[in-house]
Amino acid sequence: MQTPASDSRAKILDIAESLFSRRGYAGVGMREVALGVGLGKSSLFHHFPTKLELYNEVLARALSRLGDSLAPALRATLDPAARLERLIDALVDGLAEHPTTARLALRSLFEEDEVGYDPEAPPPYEETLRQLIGGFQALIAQGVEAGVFRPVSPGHLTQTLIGATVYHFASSDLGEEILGNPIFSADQVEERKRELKSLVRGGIVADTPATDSQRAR
Amino acid sequence: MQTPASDSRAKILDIAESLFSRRGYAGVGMREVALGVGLGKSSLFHHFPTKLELYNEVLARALSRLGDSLAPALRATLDPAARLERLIDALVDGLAEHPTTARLALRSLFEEDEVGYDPEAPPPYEETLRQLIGGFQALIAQGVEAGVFRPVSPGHLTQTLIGATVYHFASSDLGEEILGNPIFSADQVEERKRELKSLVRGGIVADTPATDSQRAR
DNA sequence: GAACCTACCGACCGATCGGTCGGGTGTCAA
DNA sequence: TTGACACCCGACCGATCGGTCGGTAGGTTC
Repeated sequence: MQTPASDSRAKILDIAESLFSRRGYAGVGMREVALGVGLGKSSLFHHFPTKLELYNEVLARALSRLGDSLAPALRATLDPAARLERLIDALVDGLAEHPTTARLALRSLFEEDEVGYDPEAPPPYEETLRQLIGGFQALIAQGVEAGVFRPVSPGHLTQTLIGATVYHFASSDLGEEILGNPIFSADQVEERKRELKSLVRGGIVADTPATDSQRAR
Repeated sequence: MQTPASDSRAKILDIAESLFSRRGYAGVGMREVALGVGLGKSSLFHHFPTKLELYNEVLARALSRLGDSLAPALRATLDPAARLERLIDALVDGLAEHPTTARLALRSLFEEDEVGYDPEAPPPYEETLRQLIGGFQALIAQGVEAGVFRPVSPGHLTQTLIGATVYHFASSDLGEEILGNPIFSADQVEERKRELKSLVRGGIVADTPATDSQRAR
């Protein structure tokens, strides 16, 4: 309950996060996690009843962390165009903060059945995920309805933005090789924001008057 | 050597492809593959020496299949803008053809170390992958240099396009829920092409005179 | 009919999987 | 002093992992 107690627990979550993000649920063993933490394997089961619950908690923590960095942008009272740009900034920043986040998010988005979930018992982090996506989609739909966006499909554009951000920060050495620079370096992160926003600005926003909300946060 | 021989081999590849695409390398056992094929487990090792070689062959086949559908678009003698649109059409079609392709490609792009590859022995499909990506990047760089594209970063735009296509067709039920329609249905595939090309057309191409290469192929 | 080949199989191997169990140690409250 | 509890451990469990082995059935070739 006290500090040293939750110390081990947090460390387990940290190690497990880094391992799961790289090799997925099935690719990581509890022995490996324990070794990384510096505990005996059986001690892990003192903090987490099963491997699956450990995995769920890792994902839930990562996704809610990501959600926290998006919340201000989603709540901001700006016109849809400015809010979308700010959302992109926040998403890129959120994904760039921990190299594990994008990979975990990507896994949660396309792996649903790597882990054998009971069809009637959706994973506990799914609600968080659904809210994040819903926020994107609502914002886009709003912008389209207001006429400030071209009449795009909110669903498709949401998919595009997720793919363009989450995939980018999840891609491995090979993706890094494409850019020629380390993906997570500060200037490449900034460049990523610029590229995405310029793509959106030229392709989505209806009128050209530069909505100058460049610096968000 | 004769027809009935390669019959089993192809069936193994098919079953393994569908399983690996859903649950990844570590999440699939040879027993499960054998059961799906309708053979004994030990018979698999008659056709493929190890699990890893089976996996590599599955990936190589899927990626070269994808490469084949992109090749005409990459070789076409058109201006960069028209060629890029045609490439998007081909990529979307190629990914939509088999539901397994996008997931396998995505895994190959961000999982590199799910399988424990010898650092000095890159997986045999990597070359194929590198060529596909290189084709994209070269085309974009060419367009930028010719001034027909805005001065985007070829690396970043490549990442964006891969994310926007591969991720989209790899996303599971949850991604499907976003659109409200089945991702692989013919009209949703067409819509995907339209959305992506309109995004590119508005955001990448420098001048607005409609480069009307709508129908490629 | 002997020799050889491909395709397939069940039985088995050592290793590792997730998870359990009994017990040890330290801390804190009664 | 005596629980009670959190934390941790090594030893162990049945199940499953990738992979091997010896052998069988059928088809060709000489």
